[in-house]
Amino acid sequence: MSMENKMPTIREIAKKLQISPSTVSRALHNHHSIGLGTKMRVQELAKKLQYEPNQNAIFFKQRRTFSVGVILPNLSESFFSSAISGIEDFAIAHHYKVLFGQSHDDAIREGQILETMKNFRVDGILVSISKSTTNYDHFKNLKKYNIPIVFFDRIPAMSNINYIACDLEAGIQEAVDFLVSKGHQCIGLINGPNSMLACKERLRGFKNVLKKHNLKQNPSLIVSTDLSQESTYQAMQKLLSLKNRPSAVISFNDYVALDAIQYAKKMKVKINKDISFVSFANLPLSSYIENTPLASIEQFPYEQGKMAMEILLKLVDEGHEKRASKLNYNISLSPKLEIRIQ
Amino acid sequence: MSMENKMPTIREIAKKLQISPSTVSRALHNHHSIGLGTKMRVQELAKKLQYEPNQNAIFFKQRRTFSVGVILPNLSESFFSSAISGIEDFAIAHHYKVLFGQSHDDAIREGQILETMKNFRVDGILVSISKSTTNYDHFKNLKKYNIPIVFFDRIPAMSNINYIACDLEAGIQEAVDFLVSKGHQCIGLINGPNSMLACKERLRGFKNVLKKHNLKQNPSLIVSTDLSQESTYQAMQKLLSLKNRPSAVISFNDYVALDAIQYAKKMKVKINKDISFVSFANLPLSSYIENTPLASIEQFPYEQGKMAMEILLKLVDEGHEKRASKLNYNISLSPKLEIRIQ
DNA sequence: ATGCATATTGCAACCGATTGCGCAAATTCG
DNA sequence: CGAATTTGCGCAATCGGTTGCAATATGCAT
Repeated sequence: MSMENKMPTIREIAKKLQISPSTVSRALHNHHSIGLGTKMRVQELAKKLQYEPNQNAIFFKQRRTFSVGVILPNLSESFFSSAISGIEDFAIAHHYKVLFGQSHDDAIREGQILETMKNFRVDGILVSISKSTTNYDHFKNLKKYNIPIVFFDRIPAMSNINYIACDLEAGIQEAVDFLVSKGHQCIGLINGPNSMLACKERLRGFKNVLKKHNLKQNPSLIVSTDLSQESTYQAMQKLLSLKNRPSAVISFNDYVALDAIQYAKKMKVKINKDISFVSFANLPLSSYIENTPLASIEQFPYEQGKMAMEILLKLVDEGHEKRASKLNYNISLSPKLEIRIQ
Repeated sequence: MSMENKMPTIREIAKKLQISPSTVSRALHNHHSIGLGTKMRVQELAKKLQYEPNQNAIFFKQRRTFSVGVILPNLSESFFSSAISGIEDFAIAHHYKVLFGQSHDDAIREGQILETMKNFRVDGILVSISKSTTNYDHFKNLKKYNIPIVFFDRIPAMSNINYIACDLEAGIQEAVDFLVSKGHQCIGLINGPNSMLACKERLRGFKNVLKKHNLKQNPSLIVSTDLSQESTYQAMQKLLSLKNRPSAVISFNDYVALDAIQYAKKMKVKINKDISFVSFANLPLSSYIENTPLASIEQFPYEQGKMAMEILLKLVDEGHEKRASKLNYNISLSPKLEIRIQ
């Protein structure tokens, strides 16, 4: 019995009722020009047949898909999986669908995903760029086709873009303030790759706040890594071997902090005694972890994702109503230092 | 300058070249019936205009979307974020797009997402059902429309379905074998809600393996929770207050284990001395955690997701070639006990 | 009966690409 | 040289809804 139970269409309803498809369409939309009798007959039959409009046909005609693309480095980082929750919640609430892809921090793959999404004619795109992305041509390309993009958290060094991110300068300043108030004078920084804007911001904030506290700037206290475990180990080795070893270290994020702490423990350095840590991200699981950073800078991924989507949908609507404003949304969220251990 | 830079269409290319759209289409597909000259002219102009076919139009015509829906409880659990990585990798490699939604363990929302995806005419759906789903009508509904579904990890109690999951009975047996070999005779089980199939399997496996080892069945050693922290605390309290307190506990997963361990520590019970733990999921972060379960059952989420997608695409192809087989794929993966502490 | 406004409904084009079929010109063959 | 075949290309329908406009019918006033 290959019943091939196709989904019912407007035409089928029309045929059964001996009326035209346009009447059916209007009846289903409660158009005023349709008689009450026909309306009721159409709606009744539609319900009986479990008719559901083919959204694809509608989107195709209206030349929008009611779907947005989300490209992020990976979902295994808790920051991004929280962010996408916020993104998805907001999208669903506004009847948008989410198409997503992970770049795995590979610029090539990022470009491919972007291309796929463009061909799918998503109404807009949300991106947190990969670590390795240095060429932004594929993003510029989209602008030509009026597909709005909103960047979040990981922002490219481009002008005239929409973005939302945490104010990392303020964040790191708060972190240093906290450490100084705890009596630390010699503070190290394990930063990420210099190519990332977020790292440049951390660095700038770090230098500024040291100046504010009249602490001397020691370049060897600042180490860049590629965020891998190995790289973090090397950074820690370098910091621990300094003659004036830092009493506190600020790390790029909690994952890096965990690696750094693991290495320090291996070297018999007492955590939160010989050396203290503060980092970014505020990993939810850290409440289960013994030797955790003293504090971590919460970047509100869920809220950031939600707001990013809100902006994107605003841009999509503007574009659709052909009143494309030339203004860009540049939103900076205030991070919050979550103190775990007083 | 509202350049309204629309994406070029086949018709535009045709007009500029003074030929028909069909010729352009065929030329772009290297159809044999098109002269070499026209082919080259078309392809050249297409490249110059950066023509990209409107996938939506194509999908609409071919009545498939080359996209699949993925519904899972949430992405914050590392199991699911790994799974979706596998899903996405396989999908991308086969030129499919992934549309996804989180049910947040809410059956209503699960149904809504399913409905949205149906209306979007996804080619197939991958589901890991929510904790609270007990009515499966919306899934049965999809079958009528020939939209294939593959369930993974969290399987509904339905017949005639496609699914892939870990053999949890085997897993828990391995876990008990391991604990018995360590000398444990009194083993507790903190299970999830009884409504979940996965919990029933754990329970069955647990009872069977106790019988195998000739250990006495003590019902009070088996506790059900709703997986919340509070509920786990209560479970631990119950277990710890037994007169013959278990020397080892198997928990539903690592998150539950962490809560249980946290509670035990609060009660001054020495972890891995007074009481040992074994659990499911093999959380990646646990290498950083001090008091971790002795062992955890790896369920290979990435592979599971990948295979689930593989099966789904197979079903989609079968359906499209109208040779729908009546066979269901029921795949059981062997889990692996990862021993962290010997 | 005629004129005019209003209430219902249908026709047909459209969104962008694909594809069966037909037609004409060019080529090959007997 | 005429017939058969091949080569190259266009017409038109199609996917499933939407929508401007035309058409018909009905009601009401004059």
